[in-house]
Amino acid sequence: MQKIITDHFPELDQLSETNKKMLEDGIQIMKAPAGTVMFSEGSECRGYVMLLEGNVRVQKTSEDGREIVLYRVEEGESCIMTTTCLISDEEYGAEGIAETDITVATVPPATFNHLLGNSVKFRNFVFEVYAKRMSMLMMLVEEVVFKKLDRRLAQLLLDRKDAQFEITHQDIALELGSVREVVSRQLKVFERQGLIKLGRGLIEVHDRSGLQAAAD
Amino acid sequence: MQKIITDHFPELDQLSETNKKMLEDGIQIMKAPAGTVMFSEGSECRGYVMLLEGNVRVQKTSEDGREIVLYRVEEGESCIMTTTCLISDEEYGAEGIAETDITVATVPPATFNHLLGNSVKFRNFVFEVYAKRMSMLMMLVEEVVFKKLDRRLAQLLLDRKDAQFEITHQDIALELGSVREVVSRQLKVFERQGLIKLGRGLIEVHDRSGLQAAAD
DNA sequence: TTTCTTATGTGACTTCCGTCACTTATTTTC
DNA sequence: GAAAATAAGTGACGGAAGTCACATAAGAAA
Repeated sequence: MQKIITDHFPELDQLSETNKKMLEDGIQIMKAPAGTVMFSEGSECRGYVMLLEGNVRVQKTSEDGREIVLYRVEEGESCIMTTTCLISDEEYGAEGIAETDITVATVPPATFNHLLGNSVKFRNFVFEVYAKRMSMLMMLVEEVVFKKLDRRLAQLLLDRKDAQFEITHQDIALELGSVREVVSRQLKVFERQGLIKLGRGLIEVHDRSGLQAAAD
Repeated sequence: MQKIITDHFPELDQLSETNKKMLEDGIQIMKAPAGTVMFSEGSECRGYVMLLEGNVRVQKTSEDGREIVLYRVEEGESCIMTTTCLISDEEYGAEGIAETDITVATVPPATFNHLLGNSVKFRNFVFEVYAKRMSMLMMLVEEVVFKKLDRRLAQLLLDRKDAQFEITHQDIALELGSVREVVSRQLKVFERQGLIKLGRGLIEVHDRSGLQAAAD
């Protein structure tokens, strides 16, 4: 038996052998290059999508072209957007874009429904992804409403665990739903405070605890 | 057989007789007065909660006391917050408060799980509530990030379908995650434009299409 | 009626943040 | 290596919205 799914989704290793087999046998593996639009307003979907490799950015775009990232689907997670349109016919206006080259496993609707009905574990897995997204979205609302940009920016820098990473000010702005100039200025402030060091398309984090203080 | 649930949740009338009976027999009906805190940070729950009468406001409070309403659970809907903590153990930091006197039906965990496994209709019902909340939260993020307060305020006034209704400026501010003074000022602008008429704790909508224009 | 409480009106000020308009570096590409 | 594209730095400005400080005003309670 293949072990594609359980290799990437350890939680699902607890499924019964029958259910695991059904899942592994039913899935269809697909690869897509970075930049692929996985879903956008009014797209349809043909199965339950689980992300094996890479990550997908889910974002909203405003009328005047500004963007904000709602959340990211990481390796080992499933895409609730496609789940949603699989189960209900709720409309949504978000866009999903592969940030890296990705590999996804698609579970056919019939298999998905069968597993939902027959496996408590699988059901819980699906629900947990939903629950997690809900919490994240609620946190996002809170941050966006109550927190100033400097704090959100500091948090964003901390969320990248690495001591240095490549990103443009423009991309940070899109991520936060702001504009480049504001981000550039605030980054410069952090640099003058010795928290980070700026390069072209590159940020080095020098003082994590200082950034943490700025985020709180 | 009782028909408490199906009277309030028409979608669930399509369940098989067996499942309907199980649902109706298992539920426990409870009433609570307006103002009751249904859940808050770190509260536990003992079942799947369905709202028969009244409505519950779900909100987030910031460190400095400002609030924003995330969404409302209306009559005929279920509370995904309690569902979430029933299924996963995801932490959440939102608070649910009864805005009116309410009547809720609580489905015991065992019944809930049984129905999830045995009824596609019931499962879809549960998922659809989730999907709906997700969309609403995503829309809220979009509004909060990209829309100015005047537009959100106009929309709030339109969302109250009535030509006049009782609400204080303070409550509107909490609803939008803003402060009273800002709301008062903008309401005055609308009044000067002839769109509304202000009274003490009262707003009369005079020109819905004008408000609609202000919201777009 | 008087007094309290709650709701609203407003001016003055500040700060954050988005917009515009350029400039100055780096890289790429021809 | 010159030209073009991309990234970043910055000053100037304006408007939106939060803060502070009172002034009314309308009900409720005593």
